[in-house]
Amino acid sequence: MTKDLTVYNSLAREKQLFKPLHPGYVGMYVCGPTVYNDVHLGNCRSFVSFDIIFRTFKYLGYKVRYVRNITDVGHLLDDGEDRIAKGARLEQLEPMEIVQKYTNGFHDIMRVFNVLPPSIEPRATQHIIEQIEMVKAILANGLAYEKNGSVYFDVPRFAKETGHYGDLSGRVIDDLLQETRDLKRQDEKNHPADFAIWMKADPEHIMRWPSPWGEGFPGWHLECSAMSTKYLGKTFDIHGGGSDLKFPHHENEIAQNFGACGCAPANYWLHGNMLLLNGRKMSKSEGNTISPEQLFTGDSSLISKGYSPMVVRFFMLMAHYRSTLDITDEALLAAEKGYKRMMDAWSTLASLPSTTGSTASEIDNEIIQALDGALADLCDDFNTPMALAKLFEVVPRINGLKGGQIKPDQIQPATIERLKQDMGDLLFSVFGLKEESDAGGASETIGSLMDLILDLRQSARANKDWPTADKIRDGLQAAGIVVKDGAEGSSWTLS
RNA sequence: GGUCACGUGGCCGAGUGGCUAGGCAGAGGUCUGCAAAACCUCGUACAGCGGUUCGAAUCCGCUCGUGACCUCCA
Repeated sequence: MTKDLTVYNSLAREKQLFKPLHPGYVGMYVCGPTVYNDVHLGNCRSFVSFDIIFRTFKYLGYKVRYVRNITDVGHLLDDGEDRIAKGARLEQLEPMEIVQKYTNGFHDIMRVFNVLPPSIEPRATQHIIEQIEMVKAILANGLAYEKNGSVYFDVPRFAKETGHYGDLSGRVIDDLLQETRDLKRQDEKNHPADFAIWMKADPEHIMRWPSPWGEGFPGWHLECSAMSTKYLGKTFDIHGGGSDLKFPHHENEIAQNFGACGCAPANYWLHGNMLLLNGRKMSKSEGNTISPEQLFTGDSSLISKGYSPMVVRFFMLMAHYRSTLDITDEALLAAEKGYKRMMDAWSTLASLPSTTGSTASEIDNEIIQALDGALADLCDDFNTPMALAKLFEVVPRINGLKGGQIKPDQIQPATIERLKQDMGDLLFSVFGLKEESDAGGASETIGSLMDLILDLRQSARANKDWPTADKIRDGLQAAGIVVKDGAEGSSWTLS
């Protein structure tokens, strides 16, 4: 069942053979969103990437426990205000209303992108006790200190004692001294590199919990350490997130886990890369940004039309998760056509008459090699663009069989069976694509209507009444229905 | 300013010391009443300048450009 799989481990900065802690099982933790406003398109790419990783492990036969958290407290803005509290203030809602509202929105978008729900989706505010316990453990190990009701992680001491600070990010503590931003209560820290694991709540701060150090709230990095430990154990297989989280978030998470448990949290760290828009980073202030909704509806000056969620997902598959991906209208258009070509080939495959080849032909070998290759590509650090390319190699064979360029006796029945099985698995189970039905909701009525119309047109064609036949086709085209004349009659699709 | 990535044909995007990525667009052809689709054929690209090597887009150096991070953005 389980095949050899290599993953690029950010910790080692190289591809490594994946060896699970427990054979056949994978524990994976991925940093989820901070739910204080609408989900960013970049988040979507990140979660789609890890969705494919999740699906690949499952496809390979692993039993996966996938934990992806919701951060609903502790994540502060530059000015020190809690992101959730700020959202609540701006929208005049309870903090938990903000959390619920944007959690719902996040789930909606994930569903639209056909991202599988994780096995466990814990929230930071539901794990305050675990976080307080972790702070206590770190204090007990002498790697944190209390100051005026806040608790700070002692980074220099941790670095000195374990030598592990900077393992992931390559950060050197002395370089961090350059920081000049004026942050909240910066002066309380013994060292600028120290970070809060528990913060005292100001009187006006709404989100607060009692603790041994007074009323306060947990630091941003702590919830991931506490929840990954709770659900996956002190050490687990994979920790993922966007590359922008490497430092400080993931580096500090590692420090906290070491500080509390004396061991590293994850064996493999996987980081997804950023999304660009027209070659530039997405930036609200520069107007270079687009939301998932705008992408779907086309309601943006940056794109010429709307693109369906599956087209966007397909577009994401065309790049490796560790590469930046540039969104342009032209690239989306290309992805849309590619997606359609692939999906058309898939439905053609289902309707193909049976083949009669008795010995393995060159075409048989070619198809088998492409399928084997696609699986190998997936097992090579989840290389979806390569796997997709292999699938595209098979498309002309399917269409050729349909169009008569390839004869049925040139392919063995077993090859077609394997093709149906593997192509379906890859497209739907691993890549997580869905067929976006052409006919839409009103299919039955329109279907019988179209049967009638095409029947009338067929009569006209039989009589060589081309003006009538063309008039019907052009009229349907104007109504958004494309008619294609094939060898066995005409077919139609909504454009 | 510091640390780290990346820069591939018209566009997106794999690959990474010698061997075809793939998609889209474009050119020619086959098929078709025409069209669309499909099928076949076609691109010697790898930021610039040096260096290492029998051989570099792939390794090294410099320059330019883009991006990430540098206390809380996936």
